[in-house]
Amino acid sequence: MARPKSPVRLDWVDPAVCSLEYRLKIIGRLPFFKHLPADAISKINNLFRDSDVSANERVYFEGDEADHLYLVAMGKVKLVRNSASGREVLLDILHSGEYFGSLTIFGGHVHTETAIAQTDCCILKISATDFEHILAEYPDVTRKVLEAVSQRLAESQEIVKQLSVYTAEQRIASALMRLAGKLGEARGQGVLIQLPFSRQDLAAMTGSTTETVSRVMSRFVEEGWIKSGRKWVTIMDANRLEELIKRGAVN
Amino acid sequence: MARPKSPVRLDWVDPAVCSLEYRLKIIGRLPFFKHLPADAISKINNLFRDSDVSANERVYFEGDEADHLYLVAMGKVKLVRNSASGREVLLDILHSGEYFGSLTIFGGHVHTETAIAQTDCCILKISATDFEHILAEYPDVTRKVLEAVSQRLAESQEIVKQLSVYTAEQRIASALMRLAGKLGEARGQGVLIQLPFSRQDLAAMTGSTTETVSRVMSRFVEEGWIKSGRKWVTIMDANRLEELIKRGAVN
DNA sequence: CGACTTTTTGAGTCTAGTCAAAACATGTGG
DNA sequence: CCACATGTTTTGACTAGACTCAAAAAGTCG
Repeated sequence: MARPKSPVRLDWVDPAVCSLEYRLKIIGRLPFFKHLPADAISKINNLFRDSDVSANERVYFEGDEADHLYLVAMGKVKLVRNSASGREVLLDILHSGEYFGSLTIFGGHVHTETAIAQTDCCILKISATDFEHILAEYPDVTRKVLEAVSQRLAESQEIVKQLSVYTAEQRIASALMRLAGKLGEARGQGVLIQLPFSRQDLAAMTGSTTETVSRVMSRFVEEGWIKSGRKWVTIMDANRLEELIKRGAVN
Repeated sequence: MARPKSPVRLDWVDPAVCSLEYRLKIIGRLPFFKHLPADAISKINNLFRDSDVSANERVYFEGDEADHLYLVAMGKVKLVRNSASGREVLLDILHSGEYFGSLTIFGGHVHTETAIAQTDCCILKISATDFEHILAEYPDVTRKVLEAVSQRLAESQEIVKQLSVYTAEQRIASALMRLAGKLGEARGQGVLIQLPFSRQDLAAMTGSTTETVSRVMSRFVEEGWIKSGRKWVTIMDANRLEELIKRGAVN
């Protein structure tokens, strides 16, 4: 049984995608701007600057002054926190259309996490002061931002729960399902997680180790619930995984 | 060596403490109202209703419709999430002056956690619609709420990190320090955590078990870093605990 | 085709969980 | 004020899940 070759095909990031048209689309879809009329989006667009970031580059570091709000235009960005012991904890993986760095604009003044480009990326950013101007001009945006941050808080608390009570197996299954829901793409019978991510990353997301992730995923492959190769995963039987998450390992 | 008797003395909750004057003080100190003038606070106060809740009563349940914002006037409230396996995860312990239930008003529509009175409490609450009116009348309040929620998000992410990389010992030390910072009171040489909380609660906060918490805390007592009895703890050597959190167990 | 990285596998160890029972506080009613 | 009932904490023995270290196997890329 030949192992399938990597089915991941990355969209190429070339300068053209950060065209005006594309920028307007991305910005206009942000949860806190999407209710605004086209001309407002257009004005807001002028306050954003774009930059190309290549894979593994850092957009900012934990502890840096938080003076910008960022937006993934193209590519994937991961947010990590480093522990004193050197292990890194992967808080979230963001894809095109998601914002980051924001929470610190509102309240704190330094970033509490490091942002790393997972792939080559095009990143849009806006300064805190320019963002303030937007808030002043469109008061309901604040409200929408609040909703977005609240949602992330709820998600974070869910992860706290999972880390507290789930086994490594359940946490890994859960992380796969979450990524599939967010970044997945239908591929034949299954859902391909369209993102180059390693066992290492998955370990950092689930408070586990590469070895454990590898062993657990091998079990999942054996059961036929997923297919997987180097840096990719396809979910074949989401129901079984969900069941595992809810009920724990079958005895 | 006689074990010290419980030094915890709870302030008694009698109807008088929820007097007008006290309510104004509590409401006026909320991070998102404290910049408002006295007459505004007074008007806002009229939108709050108070209720007495006795220890172990639930203020609301996970899944309930989130149509109110709550405020601890007196007493302690804990926020928990229940897992399918029946274990409960303690997300936070709130004391007088802290708000809860809010994140769901802005965005979601059901509570994502259960709120339980840890002691007899006096709780103030305001309906979502009334809160909307306040937001409409005092636009900068939204901004302040956003800051408050952002802060909680950062805290939650810190806990995610801790659960991911810390040992049980470090998590317990960390939880004690956090509680001491928030609820602690100087008592002789040490800091008494002024709150009746059991090993059970501490286990639920740290993703651990009562037995493990007990064993770890016995070790801390032996080392002289804390004193502890039934439902109370006094931190005697915060520096050592901090060191343990940073560097891990001494070998 | 190599050189490199990622993934898998194995063996040994240890942390922390489980189950069970004893010891200890605390409050109650006689 | 003491003895008991109750809930909490501690202790012990056992177990298992997950980590560590080490090395082999398999993909990937130039």
